[in-house]
Amino acid sequence: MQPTVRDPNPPLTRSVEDYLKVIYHLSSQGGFAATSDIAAMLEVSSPSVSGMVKRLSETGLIEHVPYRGVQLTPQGRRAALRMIRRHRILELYLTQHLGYDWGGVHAEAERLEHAVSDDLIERMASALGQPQYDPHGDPIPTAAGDIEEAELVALADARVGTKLELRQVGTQDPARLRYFAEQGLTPGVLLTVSERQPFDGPTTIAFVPSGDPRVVGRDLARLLWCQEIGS
Amino acid sequence: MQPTVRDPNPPLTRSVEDYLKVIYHLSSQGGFAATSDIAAMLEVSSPSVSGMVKRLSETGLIEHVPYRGVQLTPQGRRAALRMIRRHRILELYLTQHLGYDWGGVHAEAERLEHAVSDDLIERMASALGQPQYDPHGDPIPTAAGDIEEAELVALADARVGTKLELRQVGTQDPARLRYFAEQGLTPGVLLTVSERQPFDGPTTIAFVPSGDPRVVGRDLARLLWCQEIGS
DNA sequence: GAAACTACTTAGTCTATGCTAATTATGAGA
DNA sequence: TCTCATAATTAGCATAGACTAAGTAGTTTC
Repeated sequence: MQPTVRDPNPPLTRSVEDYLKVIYHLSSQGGFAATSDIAAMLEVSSPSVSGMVKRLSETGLIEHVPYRGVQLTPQGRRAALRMIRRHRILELYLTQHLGYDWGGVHAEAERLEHAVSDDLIERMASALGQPQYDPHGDPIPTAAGDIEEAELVALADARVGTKLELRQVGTQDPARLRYFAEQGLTPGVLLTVSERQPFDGPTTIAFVPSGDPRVVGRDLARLLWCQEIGS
Repeated sequence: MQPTVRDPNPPLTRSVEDYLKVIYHLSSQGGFAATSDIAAMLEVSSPSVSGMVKRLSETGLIEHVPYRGVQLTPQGRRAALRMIRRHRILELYLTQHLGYDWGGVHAEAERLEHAVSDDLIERMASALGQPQYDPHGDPIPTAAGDIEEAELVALADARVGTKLELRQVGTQDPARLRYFAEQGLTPGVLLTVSERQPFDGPTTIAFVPSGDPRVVGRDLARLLWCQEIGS
C-alpha cells in the first residue's frame, strides 16, 4: 500500500485566541460580530465558526445570540486584549530592535503572539520603555488588561476647527454604510470640521490631508463617531 | 445538559519537530533511538511514540527498525538541526538581549522555536554576531544545516593536564550507567586529568570547579568520551 | 530450550479543529 | 402575508496528536 501522501497545503488552523481577537475587533464597531464576518477575517468556513462559537460560549468566553452574532464576555475580552497587547508589543519590538519593516512584521507577530510568555512580553515592553501606542497610533492594552477607550464624539457634536479621526460608524444599515464608504467616510480617515450650519444644520468637513470638502447632514453626522486628534 | 467541562490540564502536544530533536540527541549517542527513551524525553506514552514513528517514517524523516529503534534520514537530520539552531540562537538572544537567566530560558525557547521564522532567527543571529557556540559550549548548527562534530577522546586516552568536558558515556549497561551517575560522571561535567598510572593503569581526574578527585579504572575510562576544552 | 520479564506495537478512543453538504431561520420585496 | 435569497446552523466526516488496554516480539534466566 502506498504511504498516505501528506497534504502539501494543510488547512490553516486558527486557535481560540485568534477567534477572540477578531471578535473583539468586529464587535468593537457595533455590538455583535457576525458569523460570516468572523469566517471572512479568519479565512475559515462558516461551519467552522459555528462550531468554535459553540465551544467558546460553553467555556464562557463569548455570548452567542443565534442568527445574530456574538459578543465577548468580560473574560473573553480580557483574553482578547491580552493577545492584542502581545501583538502590538511584538510588532513594536521587532521593528525597533530587529529591523523589521511594517510590511513584514504583522505575520511574524501573528505567529509569535501565541508562543511567547507573559514574562517575555513584559521584558520587551520594558526594553521599549513601556510604550502606550503602536506606530499606527493604536493604543496598547496594559498588562492589567485595560485599554484606552478613545472618547468618541459624534461628528454632529464636534466643535468647528477640531481635527478628528473617524473611528466608528454607528449603524448596521447597509445602504448608509455603502453611502459612507462611497464618500470616503470609513474608520481611520482623518478630517477637520470646517463649518456647521446653525439650528442643528449640516456639518462641512475637510479630509486630511487632501483638504477635499464634504457636507454631511445632521442625521448622518450623528452616526459618525470620531476621536479628537491632539493638536 | 451540562456544558462539557474543559480539562484543566490537557495532555501536552509535542510536534513532529520535538520528536526529531530528541531523536537527534538520542541517536547521536549510538545509532538507534529507542521508543521508550523518546517517550521518556517527551513525556508521552510509548504508543504515542509508536504512532508518531509510523507517521515520520512514512514521510521519510526517520528510518524505523521495529523493536530496535529509529534513526534520522538526512532529511530528518536537517529538520532536527534546524530546530537545534533555532533553539540555541533563541536561548542566546533571550539571555543576552532580554535579561533571561539560564534557568528560565530553556522553556521559553522551547515554545518559540516552533513559531519563529527563519528570517527572524537570522536577524537574531546577526544581532548576536553570528555566534558559533551557545553558553553551554554546544555548537550552533549553521543556517545551512552543518554542525561542528565534536572530536571526542576516551578519558583513557586523554593527556594529563587536559581540561575536558564529559560528553558521552559509551555503554548501555544499566549497572555501569548507574555507577557513573553515582560518581558524578554525567555528560556535561567538567574535569581535568591529573594523573595516569603507567602500563595502561587507572586515570585520576579532578572535577572542575570543585577540584574533587576521583580514580577511574582503565576499562571504565575507555567508555567516557570527552571533548577537550580550549585552554 | 522453555518460562518469564520487558519493550514495543496494535486496537480502539478522545479532543480540537478543520471541511462539505444539507437544512433551517431571518428579513426584504412583491 | 407569502416567497425567496442569504446567512447561520446541524450533520457527518477527516486529520493530527494524545491516551489506555491488550497482544506480541525479543531477551534473559535457569
